[in-house]
Amino acid sequence: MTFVRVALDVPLSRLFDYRADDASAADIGLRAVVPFGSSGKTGLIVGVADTTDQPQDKLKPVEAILRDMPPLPGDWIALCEFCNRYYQHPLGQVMSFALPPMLRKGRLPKSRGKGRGASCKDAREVVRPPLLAEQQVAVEAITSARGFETFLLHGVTGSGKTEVYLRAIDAVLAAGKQALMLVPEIALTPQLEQRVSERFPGAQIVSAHSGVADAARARGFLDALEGRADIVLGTRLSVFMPLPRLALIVVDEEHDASFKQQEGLRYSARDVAVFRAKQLDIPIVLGSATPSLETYQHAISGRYRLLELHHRAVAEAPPEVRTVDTRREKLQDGMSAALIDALAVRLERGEQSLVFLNRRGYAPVLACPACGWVSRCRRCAANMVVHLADQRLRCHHCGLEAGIPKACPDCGNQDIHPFGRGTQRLDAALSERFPQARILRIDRDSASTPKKWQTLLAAIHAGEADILIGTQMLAKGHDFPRLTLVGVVGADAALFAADFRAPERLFAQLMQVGGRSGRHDLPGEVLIQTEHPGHPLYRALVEHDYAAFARTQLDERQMASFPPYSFQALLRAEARDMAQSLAFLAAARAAASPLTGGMVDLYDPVPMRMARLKNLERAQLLVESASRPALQAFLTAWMEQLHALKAPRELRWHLDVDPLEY
DNA sequence: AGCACGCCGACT
DNA sequence: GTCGGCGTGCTC
Repeated sequence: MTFVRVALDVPLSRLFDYRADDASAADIGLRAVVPFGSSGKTGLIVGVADTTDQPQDKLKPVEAILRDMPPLPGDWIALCEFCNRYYQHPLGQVMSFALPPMLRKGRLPKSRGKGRGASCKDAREVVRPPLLAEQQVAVEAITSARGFETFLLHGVTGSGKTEVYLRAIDAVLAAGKQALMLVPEIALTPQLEQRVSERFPGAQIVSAHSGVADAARARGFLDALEGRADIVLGTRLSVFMPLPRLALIVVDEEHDASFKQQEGLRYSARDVAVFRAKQLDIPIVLGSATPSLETYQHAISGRYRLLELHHRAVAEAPPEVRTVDTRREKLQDGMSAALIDALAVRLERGEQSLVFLNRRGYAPVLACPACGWVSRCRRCAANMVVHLADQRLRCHHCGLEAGIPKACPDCGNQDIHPFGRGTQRLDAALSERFPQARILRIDRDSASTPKKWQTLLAAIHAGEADILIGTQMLAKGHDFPRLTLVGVVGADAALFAADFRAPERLFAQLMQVGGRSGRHDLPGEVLIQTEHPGHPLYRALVEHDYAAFARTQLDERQMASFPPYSFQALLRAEARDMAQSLAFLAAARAAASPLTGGMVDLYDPVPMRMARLKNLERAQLLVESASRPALQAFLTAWMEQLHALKAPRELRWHLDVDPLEY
């Protein structure tokens, strides 16, 4: 008698056995249609055996084994199993997530990709820009790696990291192997995609991101699986692409938070990529101008190999960064005289400026000075933001909207007003101050659709704007040819945020947005308004000294034994009442104490910083250990206990391993 | 997670 | 007398 072990997309941490007398070991990695409960499901065969630990009369026969596509290879299954173990997520759900929706449902895309193949190399001459010495060193290090090695390619904007990736990929393709390149955002991929396809005209390039339609995504997956694809270029999801001849992984902007999924399988594509490289014994390149402190710590400890690009390959000089001390000055609409003067000079010269304010809307809150009423969201523990453009109050956390009241809803006072400053208010203030200037605001409100975003970008590139006002949307990618001034407004808040990673994010963000300014003959300038001009973070920005910043941050983290000097997991619970959430976490904590082995610390359950979201009250329990294996062992044992805990039906909980947000 | 089975209130 | 509420329990 033969049985298949099937991983199904259900939130249960076990596999399901079925009778399948015609099955053999060659069927491992194939999809199977099976009866499940009262209906049917499609799952993945992860084992074939002639024994089962289930009573045999309980076992139903498989309905069908789908042999219309090649089985997923063993290393792909092992990759899913790693995510299953490491992130404590059911194997069937990991696999279901890793498969394109169409294949997940047991279907195949209609027309299969023809597969141009690497053989029909285009005769067209490919332009390969010359390498600077440091780039040369980096390329040689990567291409001469024997087996698994993790490289950190650390280089500022414009230092030519992409060229290093392309050279390394070049060598991989020349050897008839496959390369995988992960990038943070879809919005940036078209340009990169074009650059890659121009560089490798004969290669089959598969792009994989959420913007790719279902059928195309399934086709790309099959192209990868069947070895037709030479290069896979995509967002975090593509770390799960099956690639039988994979020989190099690149993770560009490795510090970017979008590599971490914040729901369902809460994986870090960067970390999974490193595991995959180790598993396949191949090199991996992590690239960034502002590496995550986790990665940087590995690099200075020698575990990763550090490759530095100090020199800009495109522009001659980095932008001049200055702080503007705003403690003494009376600001005008939130702006210092120095910033206003600098803007005026750029207008005079016909150059572009950018004012960076990472807060959209007109003002973060509407308030009544008489009775203290503020525009609270009734579903979240947050204030509703004033959007004057469409006369609405809007909660940025749950999307709830309301009209702007004429008078205070509590005391009737007519004299209520917006407090604080968002991009819309800055827009209004600058329009008044510089009526002749063409001002463009770029945030999630003005660039709400890809089409609007493209239109805005086109306008910027066509030189149809003098002053850009933008949130972090503007910090990423994109060259603005005549941009010579970046003003930073309202950055200080992140210096003293409760989240210990806030300074790291702020530094990366300011470094990135500062890098937008200055090109070729036009030197750039960055003005940072602050009440703490002496703060090490700003000092490091002024000096262009990432290493100094990283050093101070790492020292602080070590002192407090925060990551990367400890390893964390977060158990979160959400329910109607905070009491229910906290009670569940308290029970979870009690269940944990016999399992810690003295190696794992559990903190007290506490309400989350955003305690209420969409009418759910959320709490969390932080778990920490100096040893990753100890934490892993604990989590595995703990999860079993957690599933056995009884909780109200509407209570939801999940575990987040290596959390980025608290 | 679905989806069944199961035991108590307001309707034809 | 039944339709249907959502509380517990199972899915190979």
